[in-house]
Amino acid sequence: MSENCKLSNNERLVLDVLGRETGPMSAYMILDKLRGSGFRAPLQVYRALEKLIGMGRVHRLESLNAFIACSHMSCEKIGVAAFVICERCEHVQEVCDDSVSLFLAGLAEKTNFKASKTSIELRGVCDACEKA
Amino acid sequence: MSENCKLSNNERLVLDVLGRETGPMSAYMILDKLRGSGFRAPLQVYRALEKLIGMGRVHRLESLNAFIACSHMSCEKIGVAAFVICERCEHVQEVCDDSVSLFLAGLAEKTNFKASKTSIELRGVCDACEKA
DNA sequence: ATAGATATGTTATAACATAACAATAAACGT
DNA sequence: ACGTTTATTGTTATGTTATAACATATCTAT
Ligand SMILES: [Zn+2]
Ligand SMILES: [Zn+2]
Ligand SMILES: [Zn+2]
Ligand SMILES: [Zn+2]
Repeated sequence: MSENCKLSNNERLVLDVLGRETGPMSAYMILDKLRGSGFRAPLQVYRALEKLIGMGRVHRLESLNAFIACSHMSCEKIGVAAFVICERCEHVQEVCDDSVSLFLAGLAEKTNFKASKTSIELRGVCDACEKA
Repeated sequence: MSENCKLSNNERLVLDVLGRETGPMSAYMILDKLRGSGFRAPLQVYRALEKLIGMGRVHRLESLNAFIACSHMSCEKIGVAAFVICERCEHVQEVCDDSVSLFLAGLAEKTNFKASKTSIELRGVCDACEKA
C-alpha cells in the first residue's frame, strides 16, 4: 500500500487515460491517446500497464486483450475479481465480493492448486441493453 | 448433438492434433503440425477452431491465446467450465461441476446479466509441481 | 444440370506483445 | 558533492496472434 501511491510519470499518464475512459481500452488505444504527451512506442504503454496491474490499480481483460482501471481505486485482493462485460455497450462491471473469492478458493482447494492469478469474465448483454 | 458428429476434413485434422497433445496449443502450433497435411495459412486453423469451439469440442484459453480439446468428449453446457492451468508443467485441468455453473448463474443474476460466453481461468502451480 | 449453401485456399494486412540495447534520471551511502 | 547503483524511459526491430477480402471448389437438394 505504501508503494501504491508513488507512480512514475508514464504510469500516471496511463492511469489517467484509463480513468477518464468508462470502458476498456487496448494498449494501442492508450498509446494513441498519449502521443500528445510524448509517447511513441507500445512498450511505453505495456511497461506502465504491467506496473499498474501489479499494484492492483488496473486490470487486464483477457477475453478482450484490453485494460480497465480498477473500479475500487485499487483492489486489495489483487486478481480476485470477476468482470461482467456487455458486448453491446462495452460496459464492464467489476465484482469483488466474497462469493467470488470463496468460489476461487474452493476451486483451488478441490484441485490442490496454488493460484497466483485468476481471471473470470462473463460476456453477454447487460440489463440496460436487454431492456433497450 | 446431431451436428456434433459430422466434422469437415479440416475440423477433423485440427481436432486430432489437439487430441494427441496433452497441453494447450496456439493456432500457429497447430498450423505447423498440419503443414504435412496441406495446411498453409492460419485461417485454415482458425476457421476449424471456431466451429469446434461452437460444438463444445474445443475450448479457448483466453489467458494463453491457446486452445485445448474438451476433456469430456464435448461439453454439454458449452462455455460453462473452469480451467486450472499450471505454469510450470503446462497441465490444464477442466472443471465443469455444479459449483461452477451455480457460481456463474449467481453472478449473472446478481448483475442482471445474460451471459452468452464465460471464461474462468486460474494460473499457478499444480499439486504435482508443488511437491516436486 | 443447376442454384444455393458450405467448405477450402490464398494473399495481404491488422492487432497485440516483447526482445534487445541505449540513454537518463532518481536514490543512496560515503 | 561524488560515484555507484537502481529504476525509469526511449528507440528500433521483431515476434506472435487474428482477420479481411477475394477466389475456388465441393456438396446438396430440386
Ligand atoms: Zn479492482
Ligand atoms: Zn450493455
Ligand atoms: Zn469441455
Ligand atoms: Zn504442474
